[in-house]
Amino acid sequence: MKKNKPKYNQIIEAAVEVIAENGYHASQVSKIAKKAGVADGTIYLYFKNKEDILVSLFEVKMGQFIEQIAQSINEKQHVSDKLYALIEMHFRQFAKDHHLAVVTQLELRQSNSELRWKINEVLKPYLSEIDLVIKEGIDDGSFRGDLNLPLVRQMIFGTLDEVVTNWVMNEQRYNLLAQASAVHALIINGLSVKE
Amino acid sequence: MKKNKPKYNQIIEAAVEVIAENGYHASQVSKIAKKAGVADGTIYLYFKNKEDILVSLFEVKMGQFIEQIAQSINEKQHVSDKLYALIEMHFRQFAKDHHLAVVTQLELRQSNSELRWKINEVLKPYLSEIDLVIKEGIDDGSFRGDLNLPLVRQMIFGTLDEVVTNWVMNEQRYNLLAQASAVHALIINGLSVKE
Amino acid sequence: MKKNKPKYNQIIEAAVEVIAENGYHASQVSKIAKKAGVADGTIYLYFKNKEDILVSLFEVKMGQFIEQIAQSINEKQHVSDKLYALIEMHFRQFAKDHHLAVVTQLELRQSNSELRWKINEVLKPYLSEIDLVIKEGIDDGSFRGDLNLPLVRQMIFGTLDEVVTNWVMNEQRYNLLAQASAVHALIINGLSVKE
Amino acid sequence: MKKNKPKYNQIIEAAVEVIAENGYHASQVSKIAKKAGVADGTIYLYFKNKEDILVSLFEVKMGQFIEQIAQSINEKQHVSDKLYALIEMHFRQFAKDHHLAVVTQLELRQSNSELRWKINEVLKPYLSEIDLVIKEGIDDGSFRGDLNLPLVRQMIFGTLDEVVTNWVMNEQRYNLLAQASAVHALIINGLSVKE
DNA sequence: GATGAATGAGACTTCATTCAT
DNA sequence: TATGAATGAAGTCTCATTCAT
Repeated sequence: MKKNKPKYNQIIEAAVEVIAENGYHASQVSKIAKKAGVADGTIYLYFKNKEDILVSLFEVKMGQFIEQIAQSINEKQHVSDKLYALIEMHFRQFAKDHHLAVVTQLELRQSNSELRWKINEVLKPYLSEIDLVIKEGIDDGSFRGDLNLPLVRQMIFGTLDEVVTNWVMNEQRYNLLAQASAVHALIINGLSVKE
Repeated sequence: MKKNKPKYNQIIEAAVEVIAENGYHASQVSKIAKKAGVADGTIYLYFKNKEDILVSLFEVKMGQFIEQIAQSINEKQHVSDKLYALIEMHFRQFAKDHHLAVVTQLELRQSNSELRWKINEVLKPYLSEIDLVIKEGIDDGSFRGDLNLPLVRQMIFGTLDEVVTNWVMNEQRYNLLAQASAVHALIINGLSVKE
Repeated sequence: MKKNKPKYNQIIEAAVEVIAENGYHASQVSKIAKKAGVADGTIYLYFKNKEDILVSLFEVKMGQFIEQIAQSINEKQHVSDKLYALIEMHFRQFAKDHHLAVVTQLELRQSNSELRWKINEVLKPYLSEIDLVIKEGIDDGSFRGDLNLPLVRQMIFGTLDEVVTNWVMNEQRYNLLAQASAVHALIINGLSVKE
Repeated sequence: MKKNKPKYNQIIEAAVEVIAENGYHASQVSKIAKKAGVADGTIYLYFKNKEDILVSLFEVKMGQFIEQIAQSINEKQHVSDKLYALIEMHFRQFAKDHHLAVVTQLELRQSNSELRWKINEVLKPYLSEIDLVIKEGIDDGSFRGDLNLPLVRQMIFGTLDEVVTNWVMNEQRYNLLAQASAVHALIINGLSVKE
């Protein structure tokens, strides 16, 4: 399997660095090859084309990302803790890997619609994780029974995504992780005053 | 003032249509000129360069967009109604103008970082509108006093943006406007069960 | 006759200034029109096209230039003095009008071959003046009888032209006029030691 | 080193031909590529941009040109013979390569000021060769001691340049080489009658 | 005569991908 | 496997000229 070959990962890592440093449009295949220490042509022994590098990059990185989150969720008993774990790990991973944060929040969004469709596919398992938490909360009575599942998922993902993007666009000048509990409270309680 | 000249608006409208139909990267200046019914060179009498068309497009359309929302908010007395008006008008306007929805939610995000910075500038008045509503809610006791203003703004905007993007990516197959009240409830109450 | 109309000369003078200040390739018709204080279209009431402005500019300016030299020559009796007058007036006029020097020595040479042919036509009366002096010198025994007329003319014109071009390219940092007598000596006597 | 690669020279030669045949402004990169038998993009593996082709062309060709002249001068003992060799080789080389003559005397002068500055740099070694001959003549008493070196250089170069340009503009209808001895005599003796 | 908004042809350069070695 | 020289399609913008007013 190609993915075990060292050059495959070399190229993926090189792509993340090159895109984070140069931006999406200035990241030519030749630049990625150079950073990876291989010839331009070698790229095409491991990837179908440039888009395939990007999709693979997203697959690999997001696979790990989601894996971490799923694991973190599974360690918790209560739904509220699970939701917190999800938020915390989402932030924690981007806080730890600034390159990845820049690439996923800013640069990869400059890709064309076709690539963004594939990226959405990669995100599906993450969205399913979110769904599981919501469903569990509804089932055990922690969350209201009348919640519209896709909508809640969109609220949660949209919020996390926007918070991370803001952090990235502000050049990561503040502590992203410190926001986790406030975001958690907001999602659980909304804006209104509780009795 | 240039903006009163008919060709200026002709070109803006043509750009929205061309980008919505062909996608960002396949929208050559010559295509926009043709759709607008002017010569290629005429574009450059009204816009500095291609990017300037896109920024201007966003400025004009978002200016109207925000204006509509602000007006709608001002007609309401209570904060909860204002927030609802904001959500409803956000959805209503994209539901009414599918071309614009595609352009703002998908195509314009493919632009380079410089353009995205300018787009962010255009969005600022909208974010200020959101802030005003939140502040009012806090002041009159409708919302909790310990809310983190930027975070709440990010939650609201992130949620609306994600909901609209999902609707666009699903080819607008369902009624976006119908989601307004559920989204409103979610933002006000969060996920938890109220006493 | 067009040439008596004030705008004709306004445009010529504007062209000299614009070309001297901006260089040949950055001298758009619109820039010349603006400097002349007329509308772009007005240019075409007085000149057939852009090339016609340049040729006319050269005709007018060189006509005056040659006229001055011819007059100066005619005031002299002896051939050697006539040659000196020619050299001196050639230098004097460029020294007096730096704009014109830049335009004729540098900028107008960037024109295409067709225009340069026409410019050569304009120069012919000047070359004839040179010829007259040489012929007179041969006839009265001041100059050798075996001189090849076109060659001598080319030497004289080539030398003057190169001296002026060097002065212009050195940003006119030295006194061009002061070179006249040395140039005159060089042309009359050559390099060799006289007995 | 790039200059040893065959395509480098192929492109240079093609450029000389294309410019000589079509004129400077009608010499598109695509035309040069076609004549050189390479793809358009290949040009940019060997040259930074179009101007770089022209500068390199001039460097290579003038390098050889000057080399030939320097060699020819060195074979002579007496200063007068050296000056003759310089003139003779100057003419001989252009007479042998009509394309090059057209390109250097007419077409390359249409380039913008920046390029012409670079061209002047390339010419400097040639001007130095001329200087050496003049100095030697002054030192050994063949030439007058009061000669102004830069002025003499300008006279010699200006004369040769003008003679060649005239020959080119007359479509090379006469024997350029045959002029060498008359030009030599003119430079050495000037116009005056020697005792 | 005078205006100036509109026209539209034309070319340099980049970069993803290939293929002979 | 690995290389990297070569390919060639494709698009933005300028500016001389026109013509309706």
